[in-house]
Amino acid sequence: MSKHAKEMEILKEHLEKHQLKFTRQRELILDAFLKQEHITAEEMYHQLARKDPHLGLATIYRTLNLFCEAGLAQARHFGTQTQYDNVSHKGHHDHLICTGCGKIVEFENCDIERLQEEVATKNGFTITTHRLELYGLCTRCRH
Amino acid sequence: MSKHAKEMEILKEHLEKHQLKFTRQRELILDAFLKQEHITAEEMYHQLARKDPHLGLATIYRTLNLFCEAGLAQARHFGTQTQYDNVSHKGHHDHLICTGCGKIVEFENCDIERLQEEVATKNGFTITTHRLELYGLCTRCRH
DNA sequence: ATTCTTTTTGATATAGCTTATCAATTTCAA
DNA sequence: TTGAAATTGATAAGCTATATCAAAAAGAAT
Repeated sequence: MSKHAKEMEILKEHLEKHQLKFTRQRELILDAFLKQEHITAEEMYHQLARKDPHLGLATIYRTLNLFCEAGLAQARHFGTQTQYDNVSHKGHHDHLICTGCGKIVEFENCDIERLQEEVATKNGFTITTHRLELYGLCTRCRH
Repeated sequence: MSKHAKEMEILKEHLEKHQLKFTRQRELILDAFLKQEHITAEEMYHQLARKDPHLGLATIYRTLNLFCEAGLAQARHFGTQTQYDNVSHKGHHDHLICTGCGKIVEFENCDIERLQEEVATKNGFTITTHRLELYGLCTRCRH
């Protein structure tokens, strides 16, 4: 049994509900995906090339998008590429992005998360995930 | 004299500092850009086609990127396209998005904004803008 | 296990957005 | 006015992501 049993179950439920099939590739990609906080399709393609040299890039894209629909992943457009975030990673980190040099700093702030919950509750929402990106200039680029 | 004198001045200073030139196209594009909250290069291309049918798309891209370097604009990758945000536009609202029915609720929360500033300062950043999206289920979709 | 229908895959073509190239033009300081 | 340097416009090229489609795999029914 895989160590990602819970997420595998979520995937299987989603597949069943939508009359989709559980394939070797989907299992392989999910396992690899859950080991990271976030990854691009291209990166995963190279990572998995060793385990399965015939795994196609299109399959990776399709599968990562499937994960998004199943609620396991979240797509984020970063620069020219799409980052797929691992939603199960609890320490959901947010990003500080320097618009000068592109530097990215990750951070976590419980107070902000608590306030987010408040806002959601006030509007009748139950949050499953969120995205927070702060854009600005880092110390070096300000000068 | 244009009604965007202040921004025009910022641009001119940036040009001077980097030994770049003030051109008819740059003036035209800045004027059009400042009239909006955000715009894509393609949209601007069509907007300006009437005023100057020979204005090239590449020039628009180059110029909008120049505005980013000058601090007047900010690129944001949305789906497959790049949105160029008008930084001078202050009123920034955030979004609550229902993953069930797609409903979007706008909100504003000063406390969250204040905490964002704190985080940024702690990391040496100066924020120019941000993006906060909360994903979840609205009251109706939860049942 | 075999059959059969439906989905998925892999390879590649295609689409869509952005940048690179380069000759001709424009800017601007001397 | 002149001339060096930057900019422009047109288009080619680059990149990422999706569409296409024949072949393969999954899974239910037999």
